[in-house]
Amino acid sequence: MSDLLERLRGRGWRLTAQRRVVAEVLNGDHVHYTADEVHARAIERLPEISRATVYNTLGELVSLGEVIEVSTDGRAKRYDPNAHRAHQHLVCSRCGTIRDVHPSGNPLADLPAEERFGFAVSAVEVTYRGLCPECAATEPAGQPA
Amino acid sequence: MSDLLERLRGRGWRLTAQRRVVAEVLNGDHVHYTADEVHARAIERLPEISRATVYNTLGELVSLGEVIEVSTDGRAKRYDPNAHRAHQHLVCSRCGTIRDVHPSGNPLADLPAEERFGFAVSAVEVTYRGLCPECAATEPAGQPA
DNA sequence: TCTTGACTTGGATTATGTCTAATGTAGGAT
DNA sequence: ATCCTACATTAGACATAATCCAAGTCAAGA
Repeated sequence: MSDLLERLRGRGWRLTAQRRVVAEVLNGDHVHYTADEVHARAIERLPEISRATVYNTLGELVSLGEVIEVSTDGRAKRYDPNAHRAHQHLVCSRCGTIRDVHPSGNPLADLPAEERFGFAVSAVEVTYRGLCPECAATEPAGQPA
Repeated sequence: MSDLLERLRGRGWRLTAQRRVVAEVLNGDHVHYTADEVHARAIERLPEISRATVYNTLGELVSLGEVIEVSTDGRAKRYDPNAHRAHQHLVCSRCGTIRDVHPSGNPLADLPAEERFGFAVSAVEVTYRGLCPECAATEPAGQPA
């Protein structure tokens, strides 16, 4: 994580206590917090940090390419610090848990020219959906919540 | 479209003027309106229809499997009436235009067992992103808005 | 036609995200 | 070590998207 902070400082990013805390909260694997979840965790370390600063900092990290914004449920956007290895997402339809996954193949190649409508296609996002083991265990046959 | 209404009535759906209008607004190809866009168009035909009813009706159509909910931009959800042919979406990164596309291949098969974390994976959504021809023409080299 | 349970309404409420003016401060300059 | 100032932070207002609710309305079967 200090790698990240060093890298950002090298790019002229002004390092403040607030930004450091936000970066620290985002440290880890399979981390996909909403802005408010980041804020709640940041407050535990720096009680006076404001929501606006969390939103600002997350937006900057996204612009800098250090964090990826994902919206897997049409509700709050989530922030994924795993920006340096290409990956896709696997989401539990019931509890919303998200895992980073690495499918084989290249979906870009699966879109034929006649299906491109003249677009210059440059990126593709894939979201897998299903039941996680915990939810499958407690939900024998009903439909997802 | 009357096919749809007949089908729904057959399922015990009570047919009201409001529901008919919402269903009519959603008729067509490459239709991906937000709830407010549906409401605005519905008002042209039935001025007293309320937002709540539009939300309710869209939610019901989604539950019935007649309309698909898509959120391609982290903002308002969009409603796609093309629910009876599997397809994916191609989105312009600048203006937000959405096209329905039909890639070859099966992305589900691209997710190896060791990348499934024990999930029962049942569905996959793919979103292609790029510049549409109109935006490419007016945006020689800048970044997407 | 009558009845009834489902549907619709408008306004309040919640959730998420953005903006602004006032204040604070990191880090280079001296 | 201290000062400057451009950039960062703050609280709260504002904006947007969606949901909730109690009261009134109505489609469709009897």
